[in-house]
Amino acid sequence: MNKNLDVLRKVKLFDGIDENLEAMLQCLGGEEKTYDRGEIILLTGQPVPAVGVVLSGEVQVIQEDYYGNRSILTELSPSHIFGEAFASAGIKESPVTVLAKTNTTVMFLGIERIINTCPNSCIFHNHLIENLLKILARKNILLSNKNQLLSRRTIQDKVLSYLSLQAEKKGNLAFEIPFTRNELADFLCVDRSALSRVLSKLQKEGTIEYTNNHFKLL
Amino acid sequence: MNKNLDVLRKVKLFDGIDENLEAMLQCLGGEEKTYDRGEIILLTGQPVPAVGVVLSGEVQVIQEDYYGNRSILTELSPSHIFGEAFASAGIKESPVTVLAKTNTTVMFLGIERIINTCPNSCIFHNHLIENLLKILARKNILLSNKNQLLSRRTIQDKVLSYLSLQAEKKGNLAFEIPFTRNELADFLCVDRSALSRVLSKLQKEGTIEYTNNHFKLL
DNA sequence: AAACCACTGTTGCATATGCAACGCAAAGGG
DNA sequence: CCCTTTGCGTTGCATATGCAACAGTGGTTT
Repeated sequence: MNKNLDVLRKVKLFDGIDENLEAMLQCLGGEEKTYDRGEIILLTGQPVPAVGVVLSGEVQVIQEDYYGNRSILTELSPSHIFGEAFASAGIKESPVTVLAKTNTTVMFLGIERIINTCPNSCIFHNHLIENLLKILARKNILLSNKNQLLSRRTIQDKVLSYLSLQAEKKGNLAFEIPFTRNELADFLCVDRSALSRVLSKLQKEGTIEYTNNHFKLL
Repeated sequence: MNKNLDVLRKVKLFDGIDENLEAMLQCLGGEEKTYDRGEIILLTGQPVPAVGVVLSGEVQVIQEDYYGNRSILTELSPSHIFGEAFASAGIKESPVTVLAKTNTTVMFLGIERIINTCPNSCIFHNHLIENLLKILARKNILLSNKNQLLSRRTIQDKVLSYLSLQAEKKGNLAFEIPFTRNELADFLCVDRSALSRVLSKLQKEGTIEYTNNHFKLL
């Protein structure tokens, strides 16, 4: 349990509830489950009555379409959560499958227990709900930003959009990006070599300067 | 005020609070403001301490990047809201600009008043927060879905992803789409004629069938 | 030192896409 | 009835992109 507490303290959903974490967990009545590598944690079509917290191991969230194309939406490490959007939205059937990439333990927190302030109206419940709101809102903004990048039709536009977003975030025209080329290409959903080609071109044209992951807008 | 009540009843944030709407509005202390056509309602960089509810007129949410590329994120009609994500996330500076496309009236609801249950702890506050959660969660899912479409590299993949999502949603391989070709092209962020070309090809190949906005997966 | 490996850039080539222009059909307005 | 508008498909063409293959570099292992 002690080991779990260390992980739980880092869960954003519990931000600012540090001292009374254990009390709150009892109040929420979370269930802990273990899964073997490759085991399915949540299957497409199943209900999502709870938020999942990864306590140990690695978890993959994947989605399949009608033609069987499987795409990995995210990979989660300990202290990250999944299912919060589906649970909060009251979706009846999960559109995604969650599976254990390694042996994992997950804690499930019933969304009802999270949303409805408990009868003894403990002070932390409001904090918890506020955290959930903030998590959803932040994810919203991240998704919107990514959406805007992906809306661009050419790689050049995607790159420039991404770089100017980063510059804006850092408040500086020179900045580092947290991606390798490969990762950046994945993030922008384009081919790596094509990305390299465009970056070279932009540098030759004098639009940007870069070495490794340090970039500068001109 | 009566005219506004009709609009306010349709606001999803107030879902299920119909009878006591007026009481709740007083409790929330919303401010009403009017704007002329073209006037700026919220400027990039300003704080977003409140959720905006469009009472009349049309509102545009736009975003500009470093190079001045202006893109319209959404257009809102009466009873729709804006700023909920930024306000909920506690973002200090709005990354978007909101402007009045026509003469408009907007009601602002301070996010603090929404999140923090009032001293007299009225019953509807929890309902309100739950609605806000649901709105953010739903938007999250919509954005994720769109993201997945836009992640595909070719128009063909985007189209098939979109169509199979629709089929799944309707639970039927034959269905209608809510878009004209132009709108679908905009939604998928591709060229209209290129989209037409791909649709024709898919039909010739026998992958799909369609006439107008009625589609069928084969 | 030699042999790997991860990361990045480059390039040739087939294909996909954007763009502009045109034709056609249906709907609506004068 | 004619004219305009709108929606949709088609096509030619220049360009962008994915894909595969190769090269160079720096770091790590054997």
